[in-house]
Amino acid sequence: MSETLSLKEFLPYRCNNLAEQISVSLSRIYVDKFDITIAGWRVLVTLAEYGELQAKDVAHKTSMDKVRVSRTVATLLQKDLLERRTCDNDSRATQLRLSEAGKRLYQRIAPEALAWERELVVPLTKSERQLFSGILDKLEIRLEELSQDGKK
Amino acid sequence: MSETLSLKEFLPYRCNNLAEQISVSLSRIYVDKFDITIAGWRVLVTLAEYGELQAKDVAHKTSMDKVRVSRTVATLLQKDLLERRTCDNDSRATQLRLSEAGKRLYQRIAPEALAWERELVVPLTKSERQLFSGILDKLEIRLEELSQDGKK
DNA sequence: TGAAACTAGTTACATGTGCAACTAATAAAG
DNA sequence: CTTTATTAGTTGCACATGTAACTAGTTTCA
Repeated sequence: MSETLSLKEFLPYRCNNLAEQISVSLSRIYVDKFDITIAGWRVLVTLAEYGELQAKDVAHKTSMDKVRVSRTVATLLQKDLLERRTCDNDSRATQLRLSEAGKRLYQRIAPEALAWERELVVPLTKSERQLFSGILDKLEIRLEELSQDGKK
Repeated sequence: MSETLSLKEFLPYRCNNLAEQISVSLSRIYVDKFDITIAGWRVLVTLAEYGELQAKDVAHKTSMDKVRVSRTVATLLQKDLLERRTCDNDSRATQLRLSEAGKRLYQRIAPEALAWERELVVPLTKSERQLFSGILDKLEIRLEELSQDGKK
């Protein structure tokens, strides 16, 4: 007789579903109202926060790989939400920043995104919210450790 | 001056990353060692748990849509991990269950998956684990509510 | 009964994304 | 210097997945 496993209690499954549900729900704002993908949103937020960054730094800060960043940036450039110039001291690299239109769009989405987040955590007490955040921290760190091991 | 939003503290982003990291890490077991996709794993677990189910019930229990289930089942059938027969009383529907090979595979993966899960939560105290689970419950319910509102 | 509405499951099309290969530029090593 | 290794960013290919359309079978109800 071996260990039994119930899918609906299996943590990886639950986390996946949670993230999925959140994405679906939030994408009503990004996608339906503002025609921006999640990847695009991440780039927008990151550039709003840091001003000017190279694509590789955007990749790092958004947890996306450089291919995804490259494509997302291409789309955002086409919509004139971003500006790009080649780096002064390294002509391979580019500096990215929000255009005025990009800033305006960000200013419109950000409050709604934050409001949505607040709505999400309504059923959690203050201490539950803190604990949740702390648990996420710990799990992130733990996953980092496990992936190190995995590489052997 | 408007609200500022920091991506790395934004809950949707954090949950997405967590789920992503977990998937990547766990897929070393499913995919690399046993050549099974996450979708395939979900179907396997579900049939191991419930014995025999219709495809639509598998879809429901795995939180996958019927298309994804259909394709996953097709793959698993090709590998002789599943058996399928048309339903007695409804010839549109099919009954699915694990083949002997499917059961054996499940018996090999399940302990590793559970072991991995235990490894993941090592840094959490017992009460943190319970709290985490409870928070996931609440957020799931909340998302359900929000999606109802969304439909208006 | 018999037409209309519904349901189970599959297939077609479009899209997003990861991997590997590529181009162009810079850094390192000899 | 000049050859080699590394890095920034893009592109080609393969594949997974969601939406919508489809097939076939079942239920409703008139």
